[in-house]
Amino acid sequence: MPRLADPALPERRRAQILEAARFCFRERGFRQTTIEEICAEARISPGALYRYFHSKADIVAAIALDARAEAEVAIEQLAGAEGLLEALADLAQAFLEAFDKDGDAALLSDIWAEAARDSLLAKALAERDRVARGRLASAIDKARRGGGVYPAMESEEAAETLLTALEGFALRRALWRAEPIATSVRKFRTLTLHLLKPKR
Amino acid sequence: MPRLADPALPERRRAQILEAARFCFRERGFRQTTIEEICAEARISPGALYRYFHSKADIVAAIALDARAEAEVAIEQLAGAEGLLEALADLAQAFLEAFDKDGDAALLSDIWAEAARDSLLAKALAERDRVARGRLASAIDKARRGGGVYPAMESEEAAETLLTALEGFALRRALWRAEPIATSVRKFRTLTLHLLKPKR
DNA sequence: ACCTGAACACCGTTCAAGT
DNA sequence: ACCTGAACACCGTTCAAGT
Repeated sequence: MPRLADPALPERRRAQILEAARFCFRERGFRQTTIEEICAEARISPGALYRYFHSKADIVAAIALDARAEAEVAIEQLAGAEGLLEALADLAQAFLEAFDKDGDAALLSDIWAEAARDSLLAKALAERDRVARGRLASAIDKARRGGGVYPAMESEEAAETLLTALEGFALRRALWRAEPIATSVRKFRTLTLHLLKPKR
Repeated sequence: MPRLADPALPERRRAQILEAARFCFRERGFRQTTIEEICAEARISPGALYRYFHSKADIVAAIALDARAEAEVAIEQLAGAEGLLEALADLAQAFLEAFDKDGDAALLSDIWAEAARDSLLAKALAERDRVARGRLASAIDKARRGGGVYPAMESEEAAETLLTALEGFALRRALWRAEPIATSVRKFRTLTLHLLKPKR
């Protein structure tokens, strides 16, 4: 009998459950997926699942934060990027793709709806957003100092407006998978052009 | 025994149920509101409620379309408006207010999440959006012909981008009731200024 | 320490019975 | 024709019992 349990077990179990949940959510959506299904997929019992997550909502919250983190990798890269406009188009592409692996589109709105009721998740998302906005604002400032762009407004506000619009595009795609990602990216790009006014 | 039942009854019942549901949703949100609570508020039995709505989701859908209709009154007025920029700011104000009567903010994201799974609602919202976009595009065209604005892009695309951003602002407000509506309106207004480039 | 799975509580929906 | 409300089905969560 070991004095300490495997310290990596909890993290492994969480990952195992999250992977199963993501699979099910993509398949059938958040609401139509039952805990029992997640348990079957993760080969674990309901009792065990609840050792690692407080609730079903807690599971979406974890997935939400993961998905954001993935999309935000592109934001990290804004700082070092050569062309701000190019980097922004890449960011849009990454963000739209992160929530477009079929089924995931709806997940984005589930997350939003969940956050509107779960203030912990809302706070976590707000913090992520604050960071992303700050990074984008810095990148804009840097490009402005370098003479690459002549933004139409304060960098902070430009950053916020751009991220707001990007989120808007992503949510529209979640509802109406009408146009290819590239088209949404192009529209976003046109917006950045007119807000950031690059030197020609 | 009447040969015809009161033909206005169905519509009255629906209105009665919707009013009760709106009240409950504002109070506790869509998910936490039970059919039983709506029934109590509407002074009707569950069985009766299901004569008028197919499901709980059907009730949110109806509320969603109502709320949109309300916000879209402002879009109707774009056509006749003198100053396009002013009219757009009014539109933003109306839209943000329509989803800001406390509790309703979360409703906006509930609607979105519901629509992502309910293709009938999604189609209905898409149709509304198509109309709104068309009206806004016409208004932009008219202002352009009148020499009032020099839009940075095709009118259809400008309209779409503006509505997308507006929706984005509304959804952010749903999560983080951080800033006064007037501030969001001002940011939207700044965006319109830079996309529509009014003559000075 | 970790897990199982039956049991519980809750709630959306239906339906037999009433008027 | 319209309604009632008890019953049903389903599912998130808990907990006594196992290893």
